[in-house]
Amino acid sequence: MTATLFALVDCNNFYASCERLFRPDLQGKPIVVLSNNDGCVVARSAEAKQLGVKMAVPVYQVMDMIRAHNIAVFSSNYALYADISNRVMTTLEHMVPRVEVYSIDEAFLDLSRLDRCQDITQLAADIRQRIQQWIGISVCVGIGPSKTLAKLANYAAKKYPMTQGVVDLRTTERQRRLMALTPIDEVWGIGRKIAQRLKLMGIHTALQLADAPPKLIRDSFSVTVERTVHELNGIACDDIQQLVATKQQIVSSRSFGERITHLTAMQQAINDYTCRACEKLRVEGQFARTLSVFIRTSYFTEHQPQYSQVLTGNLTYPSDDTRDFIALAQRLLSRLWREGYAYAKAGVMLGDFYAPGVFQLGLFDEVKPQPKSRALMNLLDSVNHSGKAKIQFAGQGLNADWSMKRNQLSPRYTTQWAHIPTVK
DNA sequence: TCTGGGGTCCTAGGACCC
DNA sequence: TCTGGGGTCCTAGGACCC
Repeated sequence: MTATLFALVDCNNFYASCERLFRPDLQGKPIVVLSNNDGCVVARSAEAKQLGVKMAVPVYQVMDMIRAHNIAVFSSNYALYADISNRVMTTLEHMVPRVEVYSIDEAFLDLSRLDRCQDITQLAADIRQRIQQWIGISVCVGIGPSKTLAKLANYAAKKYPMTQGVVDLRTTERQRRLMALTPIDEVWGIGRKIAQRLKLMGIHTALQLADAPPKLIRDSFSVTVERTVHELNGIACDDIQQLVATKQQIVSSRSFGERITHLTAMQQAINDYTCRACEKLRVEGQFARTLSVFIRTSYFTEHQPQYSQVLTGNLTYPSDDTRDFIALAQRLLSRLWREGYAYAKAGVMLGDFYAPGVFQLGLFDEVKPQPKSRALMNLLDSVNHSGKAKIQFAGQGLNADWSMKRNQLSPRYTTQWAHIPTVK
């Protein structure tokens, strides 16, 4: 068996860097990017981090700091980030044969066997340089014999400037030296809850976890954490996943810009989310059979009455026709709905997927698929993707006050002709 | 007043069967 | 009806990730 070798390439402050690409006036200035609904901070430039703006903090808590330091604030512009992300990933795919796009700003590379014919640290430096020069985004590269160690290397490359953005953990000695310095919370796969319990067991550093008996860890937690122990010891438990797995579920949910107290508004919101979920389903080329609807009040207003429920229903046959799911969603909502609450969030989930054509209607089923389904859905999607117009179902409502807040949205510089930046 | 959205995987427990 | 082991399937909930 040949030894495995991975790299993790991770963009630095990705959303903030994307915003800055088209705003050279913000060079060296602090930037934050907000979550949907302009709720909390999800990305910060180096300068904003320096000022002490924490990750995931609600905006209103840092408003004074934003004013005092003139921090540039942006709503999330996913159209822009997705496009820049594609450029980064394409560049990587030209440089190494096997790439796993892990998230919008990260990719794992398979370097196994590549180290026989290439200087790996030089390759890492080339990757950094090319992405910086071609796209204008700076990245860090971590190298190790397992994904977990590559992640750890990347963490170090970001944390310690003298590494120049590349950390190579091919030797056990370096692995152990870094792990001894790394708190358990920074290990990939160890979240808040498990970190807390590990600390009670006297395990505080990555190295202590690596040296813990796997059996004990499995019995105290789960196989997932046990795998992390192996991965920290350089035993790869997870390979590069080049093919994008088909989804198991599709979720469409949002917090409301303003609380919903009337059924009509909630019906509109649920219709809207159902339409979006079905669009995603058709992009996947799948059919679904189950749909769940949930509605809930806000966790954060403890003095007000709370309500949170989910209901799941089935179609008699798998479908990708929005009309089928709207009907089902509304039936579920009417059973879920309770008057007298201020609802903060709702959503729908599609599940139980089938490839088209693999299911069969029962001979005596009374329900028949919607007429002209394929043609209508194709038309709907092609018009909505054309950018020229939108077709909606009547139940979705127009410009509702519950819809998402995005007050600081930047232009879609790279994906809309009308938004292309001009140079004066 | 103001606190994201979209995923995956694993486990425990109940229903049901032989 | 009770006794018992062993298996499958499903769902809910918890934990994690970005």
